Amino acid sequence: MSKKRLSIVDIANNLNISKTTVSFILNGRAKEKRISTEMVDKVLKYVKEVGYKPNSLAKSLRTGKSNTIGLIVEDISNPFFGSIARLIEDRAYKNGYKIIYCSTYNDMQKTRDMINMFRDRHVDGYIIAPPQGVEEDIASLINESMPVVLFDRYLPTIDTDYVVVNNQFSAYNATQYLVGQGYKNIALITFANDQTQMVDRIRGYQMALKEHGLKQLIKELPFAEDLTESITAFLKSRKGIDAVLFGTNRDATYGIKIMHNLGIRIPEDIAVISFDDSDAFELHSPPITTVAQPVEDMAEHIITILLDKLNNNGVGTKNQSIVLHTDLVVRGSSQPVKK
Amino acid sequence: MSKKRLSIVDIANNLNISKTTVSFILNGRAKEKRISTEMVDKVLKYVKEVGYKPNSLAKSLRTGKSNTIGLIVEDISNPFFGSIARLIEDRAYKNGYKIIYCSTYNDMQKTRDMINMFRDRHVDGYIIAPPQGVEEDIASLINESMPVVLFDRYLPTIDTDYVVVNNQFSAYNATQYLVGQGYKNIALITFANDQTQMVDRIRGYQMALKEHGLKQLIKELPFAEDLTESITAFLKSRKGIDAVLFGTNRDATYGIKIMHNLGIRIPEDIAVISFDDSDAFELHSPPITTVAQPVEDMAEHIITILLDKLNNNGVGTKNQSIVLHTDLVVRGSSQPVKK
DNA sequence: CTGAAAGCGCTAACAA
DNA sequence: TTGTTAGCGCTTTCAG
Repeated sequence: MSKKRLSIVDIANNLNISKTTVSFILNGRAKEKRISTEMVDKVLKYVKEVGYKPNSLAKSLRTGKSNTIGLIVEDISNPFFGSIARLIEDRAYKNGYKIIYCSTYNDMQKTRDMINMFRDRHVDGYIIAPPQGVEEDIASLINESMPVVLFDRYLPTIDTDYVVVNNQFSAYNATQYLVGQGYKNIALITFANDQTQMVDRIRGYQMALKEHGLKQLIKELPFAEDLTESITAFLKSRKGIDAVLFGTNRDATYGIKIMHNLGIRIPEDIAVISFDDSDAFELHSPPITTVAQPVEDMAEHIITILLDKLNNNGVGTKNQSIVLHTDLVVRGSSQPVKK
Repeated sequence: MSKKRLSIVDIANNLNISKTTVSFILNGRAKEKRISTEMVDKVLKYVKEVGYKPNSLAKSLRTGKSNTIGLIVEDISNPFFGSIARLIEDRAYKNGYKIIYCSTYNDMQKTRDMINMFRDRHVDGYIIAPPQGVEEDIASLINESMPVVLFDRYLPTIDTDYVVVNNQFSAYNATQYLVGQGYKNIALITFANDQTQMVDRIRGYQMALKEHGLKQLIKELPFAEDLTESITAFLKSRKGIDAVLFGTNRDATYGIKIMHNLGIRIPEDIAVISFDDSDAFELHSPPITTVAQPVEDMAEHIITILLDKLNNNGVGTKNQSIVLHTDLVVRGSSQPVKK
């Protein structure tokens, strides 16, 4: 049972032909090389029979292609990234690509290490939700004409493909909506970093408030494992708040838990809107209004662009910036203020 | 900038030494081979300077090791699997292993394809939450003395390591708890398959009811993308139910949504307990009582066992079956019946 | 202490 | 139409 794996040489020997012939047949170049149909059939039959599998490592070494895509997300256990990963994986496999993945937790050093590891492993292309500080590494990837697609956020100083959503408008729109519902003291609670999606969300929030002459109230969360303390402190100290927009699902999940603990009622005491939709928000009582990102579309665009580059060898294809639109999913957590 | 990558030969040539020496030094076998310290320093310095990275493909081809672990879960976008994946990934990377992963959606054929792909890619070990019907493939992996660790469920006919929880007792205990709270008409709604974890959960539920002479009411959900219809039909048709135990977080998520739609109040009309804890359940009003699996411990055990086998080359290590215990996290969804 | 050389399994130019 | 052969970059035995 535990036979040694056969190589192309073994099968050539057993059939008394050359390994070149086998190689050509296996790679579907029989026609091109005008190999006789009988030969082809014989080889194919034998290969099936003995269950021969080519050694993809050797193939990769020779061809320089690994048929692997490196997927770098922020946190695979976050449903937003999990869903995207799942969809990308599916499409990739259907096109003969495997996925190697990792989570960065927005850690620049870890991300750089991972990029290097992936480079080491000769991945054919990269899909990255980049933290700040990896511009150089990504630039050098691109320099080596590696296909790189960024998503969720992009790097302003790097010219490459990316797929994001219209974060600024989305935040603007969500805030406008809260104002329209009668809220006057709208806070933004969000993880603070310089990533484009965050900057844009903050800007959108600010624009909406400015438009109505309302006061801004931004709580920038620290880079921390646990956000309980900082959010609790904020919510306790600011008694006037009547609505909160959360910058990410993670922030909101913490925030809502804390509101429960503090006995803050949603939306009677504080209305809530979060970025990123999820079951948790839909199930909540009252259900949470969210800015839903079009996860399927994002994944679809990301993988399509990447496969395109992979197939065209990156030649002649212009970089694309895809900006998708979100949906404001209105639910009970943002009901009109009752007088 | 876009220099060709240097190989070990290049660096040997540039230093006027043999590539063997370089290889030995790079692999930390300088001492063993009694290579002069100056030589070592010189090489190391040069390597650092030019940023040489060994070609891991070539290395793998030669050594037969790929330093890659294949991770096969049911659905990476499910928080339960996502969390485990995240933890495993972390430990794996710290030990020099990369992860290749895929989701099976319990599809036997897809799983078999994936196992073959992984085998192709020469992964060094497998971590699998196996669906039914892949026994043969896994057996043949083990036959080739590949380290394989199963988790979440195991295959009764296969002798290999696995990490699971005490599903039967957990379901028994949760059901007992509901009985103790005064519920008399307790249904079990669960995805129906023959996987061990499901069989055990059903059995536990049955034992508890039998013990109290209560009637069993099991709704086996079909293998379907959307569970709305079947759960809705069940909940509508069985007016007597006063409590439900859900077999998985997915089932419960659907179930709770549907209860909302049907105007069923939790726990006044129907009490709820679900397997697998998550933010969604904690945030829900009332928060959902859950059977929480020790995700960290599971991941820890899984990766520890695998790394162990990997290091010992699988020799001399007995297979281990680790059965971890769950926590019944009591929350508002299972409050005592009010008379 | 260091080097020459074989070979992992495959592809593809070149020959026949 | 098929076969010969030279590597891809690395490890490792065996000889110096």
